[in-house]
Amino acid sequence: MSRFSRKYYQHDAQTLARALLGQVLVRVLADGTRLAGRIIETEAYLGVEDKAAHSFGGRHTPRNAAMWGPAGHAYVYFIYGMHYCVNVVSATPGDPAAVLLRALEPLEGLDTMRRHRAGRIAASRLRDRDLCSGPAKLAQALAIDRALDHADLVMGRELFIERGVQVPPQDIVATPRIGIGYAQEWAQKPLRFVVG
DNA sequence: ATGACGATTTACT
DNA sequence: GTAAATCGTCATA
Repeated sequence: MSRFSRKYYQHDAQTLARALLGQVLVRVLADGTRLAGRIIETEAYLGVEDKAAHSFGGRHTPRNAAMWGPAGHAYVYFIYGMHYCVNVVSATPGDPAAVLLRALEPLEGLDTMRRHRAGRIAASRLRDRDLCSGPAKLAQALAIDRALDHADLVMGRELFIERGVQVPPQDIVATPRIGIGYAQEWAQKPLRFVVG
C-alpha cells in the first residue's frame, strides 16, 4: 500500500484538508493489529491568524509544539479532561497550521475498535458507523493518545496514511467548523470539509 | 499558586 | 435540547 511523501503534506491546511478526504488513516498496534479507516471529515486550522487555532497569535507552547514542526507529523492533544484529538500537520516549519481529523469510515479492525470504544459505552449499542464518527471517537477507536503526538506519518510504523480514492471537489461539502464559537469571525468560515 | 476554560461525548429530560 | 463528566493547559499574579 502506498504512502504519501513529505511533499504531499507541505501545502496550506485548507488544501490538505480537502486532499485528505478519501485517504486511509492506518494505526498499527504494538501487537501488529492493523486498524484503518477512510477519512470522511476534516477541518483546517490555518495558523497565527486563525482565532480558532491553538497557534493563534503566535502561541507556541509545549502542547501545540507539533503544529510548529515539519509537515506530515501528527499533532495529538488532550481536551475536556478526557478526550484526544488527532491532527495532521501541514505547511512547513514556522507556519503552525494543521488539519483536524473529525471522522472515519471504519475499514479494518472493527472488532478491536469496538473493544476500544466499549470502555465507555455498551458495546452492543455501538453500530459500525458510530465507531469513528467524531474526532475523539476516532482517536479512542484507534488507540491514539499523547504517545503519538509528533508521530511521523511519512516514516513511522505506528500511525500513517495510505493512498485511498481521492474525493472529487464536487463531492466535498464545506461548512463552518464545529465547537469554536469563541473564534468570532473565524467561526463562520467554511473550513470544515465533509464527503457529500 | 490559582482559576477559567476547552477543535467532545454521552446520557438524560 | 440541555447538562454533566473531568483535568491538562495556559494566562495571570
